[in-house]
Amino acid sequence: MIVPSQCKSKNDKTNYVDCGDCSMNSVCQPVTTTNQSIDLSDSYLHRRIAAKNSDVLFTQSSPLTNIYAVSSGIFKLCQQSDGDEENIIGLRFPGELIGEDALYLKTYNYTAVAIGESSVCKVSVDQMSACGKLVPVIQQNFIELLSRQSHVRQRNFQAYIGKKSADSLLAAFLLNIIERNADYTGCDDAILLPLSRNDVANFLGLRRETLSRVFSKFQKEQLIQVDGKKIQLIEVDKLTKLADF
Amino acid sequence: MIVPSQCKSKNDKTNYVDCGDCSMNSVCQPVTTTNQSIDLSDSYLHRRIAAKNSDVLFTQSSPLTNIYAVSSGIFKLCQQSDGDEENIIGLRFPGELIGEDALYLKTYNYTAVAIGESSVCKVSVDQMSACGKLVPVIQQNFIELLSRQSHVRQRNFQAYIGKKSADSLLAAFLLNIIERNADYTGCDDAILLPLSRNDVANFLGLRRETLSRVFSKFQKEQLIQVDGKKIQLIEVDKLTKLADF
DNA sequence: GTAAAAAATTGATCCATGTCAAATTTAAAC
DNA sequence: GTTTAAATTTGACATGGATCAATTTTTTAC
Repeated sequence: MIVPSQCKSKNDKTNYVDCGDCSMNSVCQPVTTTNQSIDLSDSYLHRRIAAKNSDVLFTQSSPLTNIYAVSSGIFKLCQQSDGDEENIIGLRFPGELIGEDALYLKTYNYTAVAIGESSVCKVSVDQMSACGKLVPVIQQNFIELLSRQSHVRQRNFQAYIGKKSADSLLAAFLLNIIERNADYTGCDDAILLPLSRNDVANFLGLRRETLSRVFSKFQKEQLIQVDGKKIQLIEVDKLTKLADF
Repeated sequence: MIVPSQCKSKNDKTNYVDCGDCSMNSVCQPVTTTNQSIDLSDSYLHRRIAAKNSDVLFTQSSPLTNIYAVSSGIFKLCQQSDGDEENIIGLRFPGELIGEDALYLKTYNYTAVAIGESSVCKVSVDQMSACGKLVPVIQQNFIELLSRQSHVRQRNFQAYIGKKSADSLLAAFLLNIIERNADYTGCDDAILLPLSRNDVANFLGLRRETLSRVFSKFQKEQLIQVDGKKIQLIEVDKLTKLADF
């Protein structure tokens, strides 16, 4: 386990998600009690902690301590299956939460790994809970956070359930990640994806050869344009139809 | 839209999920203010409302008013795709929530339909919110509810993402629904599934013919035993291996 | 920059699932 | 109970993705 070190200051938003678009936003605002001007959020919140490629936020089965919001980069969520192979069971983009699904059982049920240079904001669950008992608005904010996340999860589930063909899976994947990334990048038709084809195929349940063929086909048909790690959507309408199957 | 009528009394638990196992439990407990013995939960909670086959709780795109917990039976969550066909994008079993993912956008994004004789408990979002402002413990309870639901959603997502073979999809489906139903029925290796093969196939993204073949194969290999609507698991270990692919 | 390793692509073949059609079983209407 | 309709199962064939192998491209190490 690598403990990421504190990075740039709270006010430096270069290359980071705009805090207004972050899932953590509701619990990230300054909270002051009626009489005092101390910002309570500082006591449970660590902002913008750097993580480099392959850094691990937490491992599967370890006890819940913090929940995270991605502020830049991408994280993959992995599970070890009985064999030796790793299964990627989720991706998280800037503004999205990691680990909040462990609140119920108090145990993380996947390993969270940084892909490329990334960073997170970290909330100590115990400390926020303690503050929440003193200041009800913190609880209200937390409800907003969980409500939003419920919506995000529903959308992700819908994006993939019932889809089997390689074409519709890749189309759904590209539309999904580019939409999720749009707030961060300001760009709604392209993404710089520092994720190997292997990982994408793993996530979608396809073979890398099959995924490669679909990528090639989509390019040949001028639906997308691939340049190294950059993927640009050309025919969004056609991709949307493919994704809907 | 059919408005379900009130059914059996609050204390009649025959054929209903044990309230202790319900996702709604945390917001369903009697809540009293310090000085008064009025149960606030009665003001935002309607318990055990009957719904018959095909009854609709709410429709896609309508504004959020209530969230529900299934107390008996099964509900399917459907979306209309651009064509005329309906897509089943989720199922809800006793003890599970319906509609809470609409809290963020205040709009339901699927239609919830009862399968067979079912019933729900209903929470008025506005009224609970109003009570929560008066009594902080209601907010705390609501956080517990959302936390648990986040965990349930994560598990559901994991159950299907990255799976493509018909065998592993059906195995994952059977294990998933029987586990989710176990608290209700007390039985962890069988289920009475009043859901057509068509609906199951739709949900899993398989053709009904393919699903039928896999059902036949599982029976021939003595992995399961099917008797009308009743499905019994025989070889749970083998099914688990299949589900993990 | 070059060599070695890793990742990605392409081709050929096989198998699982989709598709279309028909038969059988189950449920509904009377 | 009988008739009719609906749901489910089974068969034959076509197709899409998996598998195995080889090649090309990209990345890493020095």
